[in-house]
Amino acid sequence: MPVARPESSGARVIAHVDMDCFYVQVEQRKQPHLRGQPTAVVQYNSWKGGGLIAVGYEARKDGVKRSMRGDEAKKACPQIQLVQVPVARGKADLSTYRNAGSEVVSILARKGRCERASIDEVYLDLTDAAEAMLAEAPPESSERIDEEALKSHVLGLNEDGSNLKETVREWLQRSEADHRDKLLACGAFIVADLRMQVLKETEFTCSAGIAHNKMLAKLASGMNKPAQQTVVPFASVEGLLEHLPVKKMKQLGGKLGSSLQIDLGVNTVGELLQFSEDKLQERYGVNTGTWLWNIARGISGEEVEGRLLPKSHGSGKTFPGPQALKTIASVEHWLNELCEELSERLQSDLDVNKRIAHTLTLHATAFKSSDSESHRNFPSKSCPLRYGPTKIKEDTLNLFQAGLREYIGSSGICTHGSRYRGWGITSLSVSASKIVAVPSGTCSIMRYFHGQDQSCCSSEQVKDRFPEAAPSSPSGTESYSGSHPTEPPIKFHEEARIGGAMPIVDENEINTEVCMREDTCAALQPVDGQDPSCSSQGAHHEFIQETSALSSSVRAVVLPGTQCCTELNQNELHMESQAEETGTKYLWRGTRPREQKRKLVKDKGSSSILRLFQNFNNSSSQKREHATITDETQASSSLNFQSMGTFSELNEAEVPKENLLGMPTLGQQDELRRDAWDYKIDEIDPTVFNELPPQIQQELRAWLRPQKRANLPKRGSTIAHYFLPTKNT
DNA sequence: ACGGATTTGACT
DNA sequence: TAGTCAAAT
Repeated sequence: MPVARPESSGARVIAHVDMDCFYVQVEQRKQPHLRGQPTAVVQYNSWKGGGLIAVGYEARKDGVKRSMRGDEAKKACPQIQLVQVPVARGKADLSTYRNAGSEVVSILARKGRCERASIDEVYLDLTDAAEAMLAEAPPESSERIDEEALKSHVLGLNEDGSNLKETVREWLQRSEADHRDKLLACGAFIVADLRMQVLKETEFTCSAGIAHNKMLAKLASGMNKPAQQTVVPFASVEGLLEHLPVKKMKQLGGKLGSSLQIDLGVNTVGELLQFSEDKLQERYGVNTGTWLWNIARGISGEEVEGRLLPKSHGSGKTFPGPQALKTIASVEHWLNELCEELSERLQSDLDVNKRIAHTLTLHATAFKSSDSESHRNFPSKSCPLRYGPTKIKEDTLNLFQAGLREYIGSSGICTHGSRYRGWGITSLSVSASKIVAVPSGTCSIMRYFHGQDQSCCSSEQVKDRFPEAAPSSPSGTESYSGSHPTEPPIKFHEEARIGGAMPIVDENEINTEVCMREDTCAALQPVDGQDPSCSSQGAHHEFIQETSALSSSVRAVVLPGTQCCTELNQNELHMESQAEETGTKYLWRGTRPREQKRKLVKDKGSSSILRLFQNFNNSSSQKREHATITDETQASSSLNFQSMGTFSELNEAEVPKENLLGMPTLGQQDELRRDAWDYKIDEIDPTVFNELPPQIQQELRAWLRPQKRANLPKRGSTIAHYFLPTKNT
């Protein structure tokens, strides 16, 4: 259900950029001989020619549509070139398109806040850039306006096919032009420029809409395709919406839109105007009601989120009709395939973006032939996510079996001997969510331990030290006591294994600050016993509880004087640069970086960080301690694209191509590594503490001391200093 | 017996 | 919170 957002005060400049038949373009770039030819992208060629998922414009002329079968498309357009989606592990592999999408995003993010809305769409908030442009080079004054920029369609101005350039020029140069219009015009220039850069650097064309809010921008981007852009001046909003079918509006393409038509007899957005807010709320609830009332008037306060990376990763496949899976073995097989893909992508995300996912979820759809009663769905199940393909597979299978039992319930059906007993699985998907940036410090601590001097750690290193590392709760959002008493502290057990090569610690290099965070924890395998999740058949509930309970550990962070991985989010970076460049304080609109706070609490004994700090040389001892740490940092997470630039360069220079493509080489590495790391975190000897630089020792003592540090350390604390990087550090 | 495969966001 | 549902591409 859509939800109403308050409209922000000033006029914004929002753009929606939409790639034209994106998958087709990606394939045409790969195979240039397809350019200009009627082309469509199809998956699963086997049945009826496969299903089309993207259709090029040449083919659309012949009436070829998405969701046609390959055979139908051939009928409609005999010369059509059907390109198959890459297949990996027996399923469609969309990674080439994802990567291509990232290329585009990294370009579009150059001006203003950028939100990746889907694999081939972004929203941009260009308010600041447009205002800046207006301040120094008003559109009507600039003599040599980029020719391309003049080709915008402007609703209410040149819809009738009159020549674009001249009408736009006139529009811009009208002295009485509304300030808002001029802002939009600037936005249109910027977008035209960005689109040109995209074309130049990626060979992809895109279309765009420029308006005062997301909803209108989105609407506009689809009005003139391909490779064109459309501006929605404030004055033409009413006319635009008046005759627009409700179903065309985002969020109204489904049941809600149907309800408007059927229940209210409303077919155009204009017709919605006659209903009072109360009426709409009464019918659809307060939130949706207000939202409807607003969009009827072209009002939509949704912010453009500064987010360039996806919030979750998933891998799934359907098994329609006869292909339904009917044995545990076949389900396991496919789950394994899905998990491998997911694991690879998670690993890539860690390598490239330094992010860790915290939750693993399994979705399935199923049918049971018997027991017609209660057409219940197969329940989704989730658990803490543990990294590594093997772990993910194990956990996923357990989730599935838990779900299956629940699904089958007390009905006569059972899974006897994993044989078919009247159920079938028609779709499976595994996904990873609650993804947060890993603290930049983790790479420093690696460097500390290894005496290496590379500028950033790779996930290999992270994984080496925290082979089973997986957080039990999203970092950066934890709160504890003090001002936010709602969330319980996180407990840290220390089954996490670490180990490996001996650290070559160069004391001279330790001009670092040290601190601890919760955040990435380890879900672990009990050292002595077997992994609780291994018991394939049985005790699933116990397993899940067990996993949750154990899935924590501690992470130590050594912060170098010079940060290697910048961890500012986009907003902050923009604020900084804006302030520098223009000297203005508050050009920024929308979400402000929140004040960061942190908390640390200790349970008993000294923290495992101490032990972590040394180990490496010997193994032994069976100590165990528990520390509890929480922190609440918003901004310290999210490594965004500003720094992506850095990464790209770095990648191209020194990282194997696979990484650039977001596909790290896995495989045997993984298994080898597994054997290599045999030490346990419990075996770390605290004496190393004394070898730490005094400053670090002091900080550590302070931080490890239980008590309520009810208030964040403000100043004088090097740790606090670090964790408040946004301002004045 | 399906348009797949993904992703996001709201509600409970 | 976990799980469900709607919607979009």
